[in-house]
Amino acid sequence: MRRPATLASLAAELGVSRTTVSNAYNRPDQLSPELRDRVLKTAERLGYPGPDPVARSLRTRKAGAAGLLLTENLSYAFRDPAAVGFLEGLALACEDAGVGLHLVPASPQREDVAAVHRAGVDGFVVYSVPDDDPHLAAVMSRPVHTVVCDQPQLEDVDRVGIDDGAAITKLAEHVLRLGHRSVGVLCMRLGRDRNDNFVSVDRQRSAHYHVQRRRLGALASVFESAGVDWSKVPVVERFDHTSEDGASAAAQLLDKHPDVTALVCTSDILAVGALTEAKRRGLRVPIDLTVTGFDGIAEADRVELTTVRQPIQDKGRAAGQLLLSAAERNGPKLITLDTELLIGATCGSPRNAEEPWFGP
Amino acid sequence: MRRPATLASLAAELGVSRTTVSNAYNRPDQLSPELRDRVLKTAERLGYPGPDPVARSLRTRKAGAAGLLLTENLSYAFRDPAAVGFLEGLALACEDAGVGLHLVPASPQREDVAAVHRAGVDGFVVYSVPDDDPHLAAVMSRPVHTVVCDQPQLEDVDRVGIDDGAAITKLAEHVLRLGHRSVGVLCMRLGRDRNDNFVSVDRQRSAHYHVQRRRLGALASVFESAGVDWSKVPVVERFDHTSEDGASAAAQLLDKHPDVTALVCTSDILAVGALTEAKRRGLRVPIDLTVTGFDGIAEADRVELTTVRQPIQDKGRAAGQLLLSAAERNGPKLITLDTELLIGATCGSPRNAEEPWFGP
DNA sequence: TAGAGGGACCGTAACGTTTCAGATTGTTTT
DNA sequence: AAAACAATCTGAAACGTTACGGTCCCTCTA
Repeated sequence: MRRPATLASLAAELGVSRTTVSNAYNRPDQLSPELRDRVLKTAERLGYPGPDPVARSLRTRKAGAAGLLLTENLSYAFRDPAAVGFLEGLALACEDAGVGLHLVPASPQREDVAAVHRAGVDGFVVYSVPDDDPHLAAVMSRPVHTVVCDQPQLEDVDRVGIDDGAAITKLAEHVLRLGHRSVGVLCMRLGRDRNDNFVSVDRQRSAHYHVQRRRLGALASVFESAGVDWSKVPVVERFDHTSEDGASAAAQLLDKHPDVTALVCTSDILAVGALTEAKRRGLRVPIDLTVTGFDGIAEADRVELTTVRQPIQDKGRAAGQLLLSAAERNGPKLITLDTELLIGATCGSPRNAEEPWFGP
Repeated sequence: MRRPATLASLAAELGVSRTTVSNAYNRPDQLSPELRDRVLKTAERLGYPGPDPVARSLRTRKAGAAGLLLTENLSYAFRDPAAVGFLEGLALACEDAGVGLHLVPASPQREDVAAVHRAGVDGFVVYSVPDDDPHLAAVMSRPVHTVVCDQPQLEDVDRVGIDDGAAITKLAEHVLRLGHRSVGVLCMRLGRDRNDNFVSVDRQRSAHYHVQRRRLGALASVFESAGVDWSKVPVVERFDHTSEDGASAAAQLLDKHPDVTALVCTSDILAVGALTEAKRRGLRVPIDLTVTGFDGIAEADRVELTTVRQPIQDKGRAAGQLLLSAAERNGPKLITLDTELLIGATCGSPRNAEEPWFGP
């Protein structure tokens, strides 16, 4: 018995068919308790660890796992509270269904798409990757069910998301109503190339991150409607997503445009950094500077940030449920979750308030 | 072509052998560029998505994934900062190696061990599960490499951990040196059964969570050495691990033993909760009450908790590297990481300080 | 006692791939 | 001109399992 025992060798040893051994493990009702017991006993004696999961997967065409594509250093996913929330929700759904969660190693730097092809999963959840990412293309080429999240509608693919445009519009209207006309924007990365700098309107329009493109687009149109020339609005981008980056982005923006009275950030993390930078400069929030975020993470609550709360955990769970539901597939399913404007303590009227947008 | 294309059908269509098609994907140097191109073109035409990962795994006996067993609601793993840190480190190691991270759905309630058997992975990392957990047994029965973390030494199994005893001893000596003799302890769950209550010395000794057993044991011996009767020291256990539970545990303990001057907690989360409860009661920390934690999470830093910092992220990474290193297997490998006593602002001398343990 | 019914088990055919030891060329070396 | 070589491609044998459609035999019913 040099080579590890297999179902076949076990069957041979017992003098029964492979089917019977298989049934001993998978369909106990298909054989007599005595025989089953004998099978299990012999298995233990021979050191047979039970049916090989990979061989079983090949035969049953079920891997018992959901794949998650992040296209970001995996470790980053655990550092960003929003990503953690999403993961939590997704894990919840997987757990309920009794399937594993397979995190695909897809660093943005490494163009190596092989990991996507190597993943033995029953489907993929794709969370916030740029629309031109080769990993995304690789996932789409796999013949398995896929759910995208915070992603533009792809042909015939399930999707979970929020109405980013509507959400940030409400926020912007709040800022406008307070009288701000001289605003700046901090946003997350817009493409796979690093651009820790001001962003042209062109780059905004052609951003490869759907969520960011959507939010910037909505901001542009609502501010334009209020008479603000969007092409004059400074927008600063950061590739990495930490509060330090938020702080440095705020610094970069305020250095060049000390006149802005409000900083609209496309994420809470960036906004928290902006708050830090404001304090460093001796700017009082919200008296001297208004700051807003997006997401509704715990930290935002702690600093009383005015922001948009999105049900990030529900998003993960919805994505998981969508993926795992054996629902009949007639057309792609779309789920749009609700958001909520959270008024904190970081917004106020600008010091030399202009005419309010709406009447008194 | 009703059924999805396979490597074989593609080979048939092309009039070449399966080997050649396989080589086109896996060993481009083994066939002429022209033929390879023809293969890939035809694959696209027939909608062949490339070699099936499961079939490949079966043949190569490599799944390209590391399993993680947590035996806790997966979602919990994303809520506890320590667990998140561990995951982050583990994910880092997996990413470096280009392998996936397969989170095994193993709720403590569900006794369903099948998920462990179903997981197509090359090895397991087991993080802080009770030593009598059936999931752990299931993992051990699988013929794959396993690394345990925060776990007692298992026969012939790699292990990553810290010296919990030494670490908490340093902490306890600090508390003793300040003069405390009347202490209470808050600890995490000691077994798979829920016991949100005081803990007998017996239950402490037979705790199934290695880390907790170790820490309590070390506390017992260091306090005994200092002349404290450990059997009189109140220890309160909490099954769930949130700061709310820490608060309620502190309340339960202080209600019954209002005389304690120091609360030693076996985790930062519990300690943070204890701080909240102390404040609620109008107890000034550290004047009226000394509180200590364990772990060194970010929140601990924020509240200036005196605690033991353990390199939680390194732990995850070390576990991953150990699992994935193809090192020759001569005897189990053991890695013990360093810890550091972090003096915060939550420790002081008791109001009616007794004779200090050490000289002046 | 014939026939129906059902429990227990079996044989064969996949599942889709990689691997290994050749076979077949055309090209160079001696 | 024979021998050696490299480049390219092939055939058959695994890898370990489960699905499917049986067979066999015993018991129950009428």
